This record gives sequence, C-alpha cells and structure tokens, in this order.
Amino acid sequence: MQPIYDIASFRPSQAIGAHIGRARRSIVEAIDQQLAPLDISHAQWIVVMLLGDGAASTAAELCKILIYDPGAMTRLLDRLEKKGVLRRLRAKDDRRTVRLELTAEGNKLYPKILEALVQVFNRLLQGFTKAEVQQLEQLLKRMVANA
Amino acid sequence: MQPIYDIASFRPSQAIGAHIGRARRSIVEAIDQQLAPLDISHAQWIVVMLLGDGAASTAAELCKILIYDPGAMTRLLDRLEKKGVLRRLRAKDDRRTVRLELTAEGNKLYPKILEALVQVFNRLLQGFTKAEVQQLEQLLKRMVANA
DNA sequence: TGACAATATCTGCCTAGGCAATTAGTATCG
DNA sequence: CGATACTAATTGCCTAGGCAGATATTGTCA
Repeated sequence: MQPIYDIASFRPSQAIGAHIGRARRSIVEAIDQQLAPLDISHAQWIVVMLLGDGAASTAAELCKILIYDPGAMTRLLDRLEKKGVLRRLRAKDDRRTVRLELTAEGNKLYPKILEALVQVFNRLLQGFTKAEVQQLEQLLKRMVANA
Repeated sequence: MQPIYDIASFRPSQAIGAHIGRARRSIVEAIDQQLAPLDISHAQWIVVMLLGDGAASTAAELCKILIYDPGAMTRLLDRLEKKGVLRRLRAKDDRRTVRLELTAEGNKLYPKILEALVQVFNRLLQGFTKAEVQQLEQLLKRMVANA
C-alpha cells in the first residue's frame, strides 16, 4: 500500500486532520448551544453522561476514559458537587476510592443531556443513511486502531 | 429520511461523537509525540503551519481560521516571537494590523512540521485506500455542512 | 466633514487544565 | 510480618484560554 500523503502535495488545511478538527468543533459548538439553558460546561456534561450511563463511577475511571488530569478532575467534580449534581461517597471495600453518584437533580439532568445529544447528532447527520454512519464509524475506528 | 439515533438506543460512548473525539485525540497525541524534539506546543505548530502555508498572515486571520480568542492569540504570538520563530511588522496600508512573518528559524521549522504531519497521517491511515480517505473526508464535510 | 460603527490588537482579570508532590490505603512478594 | 510498589484522590504551582474593556485606526454615511 502506497502512502496517502507526500510532502510535495500535502495541504494541511485540506488533510484529514483538519476535517476531523472541524467536525469536532461543529459537534462541540452544537452541543454547547443546545445545552446552554442547562448552564453546564462542556467538560461537565460529559461527566454527567458517563455517570448516568453507568460507564464510570469513580474519578479514576473518568480520567481513564477521558484521558483527563486527575487534579483537574477533582476540581471538576468539586464544581459538580457544589452544583448539587452529584455526591461523593467513600467506598467501603476500597477506602481510597470515592464512589460518585448522581443526585436526584443529576438524574433529572441526565436525560436532558441525552436528548440534546440525540437531537444534535441527528441534525448533523441529516441526509446520512445508517450505512453511511456505520461506514464513518468504521473508518474512524480503523484510524484509532493504527495509533 | 429517518433519524439515525433515538433516545432509547443511543449509547453516547458508541456514537459518532465519541469516535471523532477519539480519532482527534489519537491525531493530536501522535503529532505532539512526533514534534516533541522541536519543543513546540500543539497550538504553536498550527500557527507556524498556517503562516508557512500562506493561509494566514495576521492575528485576526489566524483567529478566524482557528476560532481562537484574540487575547490568547496575542500571547501565543508573543511566545512564538520570543522564541524567534516569527516577527511582527506593522502594515503600511492598514496601521491597525500587524503582519506576521516567519523568521529564518521559522522557515526552517515549517518543513519539519510538515514532514511530521505527513508521517503521522500516513501512519494513522495505514491500510486505507485513497478512495477510503476521500470517502472519510466527504462524510466529515457533509457533517460540517449540516452545522 | 463629522459622528458613529467596525476592525485589529492588546491588557487585566478570572477560570481551568497539566504537572509534580503529598497523603492514605491496598497489593505483592520475599 | 515488613518493605516496597502501586493506586486513588487531593493540593499547590504554573501556564494558557475566554471574556470584557481599552486604544488606535479605518470605514460608512448623513
């Protein structure tokens, strides 16, 4: 297989990196806009989502999934706790870890975020067939697998 | 056309947003690693690239392209100027604007960055046909167009 | 021309992430 | 058991971006 790009013809702003960057920016902007009434930041709603989803239940897990600094995570969780969205509970089996739980308010927030995401993605994928979406996912997965 | 996602079946960590996020992270990490010997930050090499490419020649243009805060850009340019990578020149036709130029050192840096990018993207696109890369680009473009 | 809007850059202030060091608790293995 | 390594969370320090306001300059239009 010959290489895709070569130095002579490579145009950074037209290469795949730029496209992915733009797509990501579109997504982030659209979601932030959609979630503006909830007064919750970009980093914050992802955490609420992962907790609501059950994909994570401790700070360490969140950090691993998001590749996020543990110190920054502590402070992010501080802010969410102060907002009343989640609470910290020391785990009994391993007293180092702090188990994270959404509060009643957090549990009300979660479906709103979910709905906003569905709306945003459906809008951004307007005109796509499901096959095309799968194709896009597969291509991206293959890139990540090469990393 | 029916919507792609619905609330009941939507799994955020499997949706297109997560894939794009992961792909982007893979790219950024790979490039940072490749450029580590040059001691230049993520935000900085993009600026050098856009200047070297001729895609931008003022702070305002850079901000527009990168959707970046003007204040932050001023300071980013300060750092690059201090490093000796670029210089500021007041434009004669419009004395508000500061024209940006790569120095000799900046011009040496540019092709190195370019080469690093080519290497990284070729590695991440290993096993892709050119048609697949185009397809990926097209799909991403369509998403952005829907924004 | 003169008032007003718009543009380009810069500065101060606040917020938030990255890194390193610290504390507390758990696991491993001789 | 005891030393050591590892893990989870936290804190302090530094850097860097976002926002608002200030300054200088240019454009617009009555």
